[in-house]
Amino acid sequence: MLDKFGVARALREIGMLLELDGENPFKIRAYENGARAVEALDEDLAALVTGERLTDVPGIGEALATKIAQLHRTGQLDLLDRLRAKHPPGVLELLEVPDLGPKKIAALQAALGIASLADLEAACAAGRLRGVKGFGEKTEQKILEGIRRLRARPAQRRVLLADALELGDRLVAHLGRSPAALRCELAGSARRGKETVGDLDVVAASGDPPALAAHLVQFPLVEEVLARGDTKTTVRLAGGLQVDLRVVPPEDWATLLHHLTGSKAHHVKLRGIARDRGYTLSEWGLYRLPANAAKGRRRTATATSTATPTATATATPTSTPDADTPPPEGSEKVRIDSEAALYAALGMQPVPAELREDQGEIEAALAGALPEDLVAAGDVRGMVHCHTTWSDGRATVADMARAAEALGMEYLTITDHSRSAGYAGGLDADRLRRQWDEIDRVQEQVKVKLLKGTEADILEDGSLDWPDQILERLEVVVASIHSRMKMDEEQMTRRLVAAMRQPVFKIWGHAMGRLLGKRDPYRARVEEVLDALAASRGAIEVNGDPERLEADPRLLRLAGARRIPVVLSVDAHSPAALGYLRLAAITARRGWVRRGDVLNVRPFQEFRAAVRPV
DNA sequence: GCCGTTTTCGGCCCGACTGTTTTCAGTCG
Repeated sequence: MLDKFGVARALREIGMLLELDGENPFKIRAYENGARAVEALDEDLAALVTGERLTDVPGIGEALATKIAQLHRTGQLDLLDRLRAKHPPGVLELLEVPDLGPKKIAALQAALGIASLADLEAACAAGRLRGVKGFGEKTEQKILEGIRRLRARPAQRRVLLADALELGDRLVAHLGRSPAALRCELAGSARRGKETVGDLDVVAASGDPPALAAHLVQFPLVEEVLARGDTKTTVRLAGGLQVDLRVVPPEDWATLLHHLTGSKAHHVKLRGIARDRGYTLSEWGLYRLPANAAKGRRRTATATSTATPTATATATPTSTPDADTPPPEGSEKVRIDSEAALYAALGMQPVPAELREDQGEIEAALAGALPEDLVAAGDVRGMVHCHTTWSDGRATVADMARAAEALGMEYLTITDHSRSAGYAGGLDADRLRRQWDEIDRVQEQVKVKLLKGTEADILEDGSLDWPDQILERLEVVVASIHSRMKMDEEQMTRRLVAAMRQPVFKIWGHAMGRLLGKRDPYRARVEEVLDALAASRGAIEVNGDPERLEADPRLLRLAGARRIPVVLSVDAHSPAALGYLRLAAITARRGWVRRGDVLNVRPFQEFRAAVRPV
């Protein structure tokens, strides 16, 4: 019995082992795609298996459906067992070594019998690699260094989005100070707003790429230059984060920015669409293929005539590209001066960066069904979910109020912890009343409207951590789980549903309670919980705390399908943390949250009416 | 392996960089 994540892991392992077997790369990709598809399932895997509807899922055909069903039911699969038996158990970790791929591993296995990281290290140290065809001294050194680094760093260290964005902003500012920089921007998964980031991708337009690359190397945090080519430079920063800088002439800016924003899956699908419509797409731009260069794909010729870009005037053929770019022979470059123009040329709505994950956005954009009014940080009029020195915040009510006011906010909710959150200085009824007095006093000194609220613990039985007569006097209640997070799925589901059925339940805080890299979400049947939330007309919080970024975008899309309203929150314990709004907004956008679905973009009176616990 | 408004076969994204090769294969994103 495996859940969908277990099944996905098994499929990935099969893919990797097949790779070591030298299998057809497209078959390997099919397993990877299958793993992604299973992971991304909205519907219960068990239901799909029982209903024999797995093949309805794009990327899953007959063969994979059978294997997935067996993995799900029994946790075991003959193919996987055979592959595991064929390859020594230590061989998969070899794929983790930088610059070492399946081909080289196979060669080393054949020539030297290397079957583990330890074998490899010993062979390098003894200088035996350089004897193998295709390997030299440099490769040997590089691999040794790679092993050392692999051992030194904690497994798969990724940085939090907040840190990546801060570092990225500094890098872009640094590059912008070079006279060689015409434009410069952070791309990659940081631009897509992924909750953790493995490396930074920076794109730049310049008439003098080598000068800009040299300027990058001057960035104070650069520790090592890993690669340096005509258009691409890779460095490693102190702390281990890798930065790729790509530089192109201004006319290729838009397609390069698009190329480096990703994700890979989004690009693969997009390029297939380009191909179908008689183009080829790469970071060098969009090229119209000559009519006779159909590459054996019969549909290409007709697709070209029907898919001529008409949406904008930006997609007009220009002269042949520069000599140093690699255009497909006989093709014609299409002028693209923005990412939106690129999508338009392919007959699509523009896809916001945060949505480029191949999670249905391409199909929606082709159908004209993509939301065009995703919420942005600038839409927000009120800061929600703020703590003060009354509980575990580090700033007073007055400090928080002035900070929110300085940011142009119309209102601010003060939501200190409730009594049961003893570790966080939760308030009892008496202290709560004294806090109200202070809020009243501060209100006289500031323009920003202060709302009296609480972050109430959802207790073990689903009740909230205040008597009803207090809850009813509060203006805003964020209800969160802070304890007993290891309940089983059944208990947790009942706890949440019970909580949400109370009329005073208005905002679900810390939805599913993850701590990035530290704690998995608690277990609950999310669809059932969201149904309860929708029925009670409650809202879901998008928490901008860098270590949380709850709710997960996938959960937000399930909420969106139920028309559940959203609150963008900062969960601020200090004035500086009001800046987390940026992270909340980017996370909401990843969940396809539209402006109209967000409560705290509304004016004060409307917001207050919408969240009032009654 | 999957997929299909001309398909059940024959496609399946594309280029930069490195090291080792004397013209390219492997890896990476």
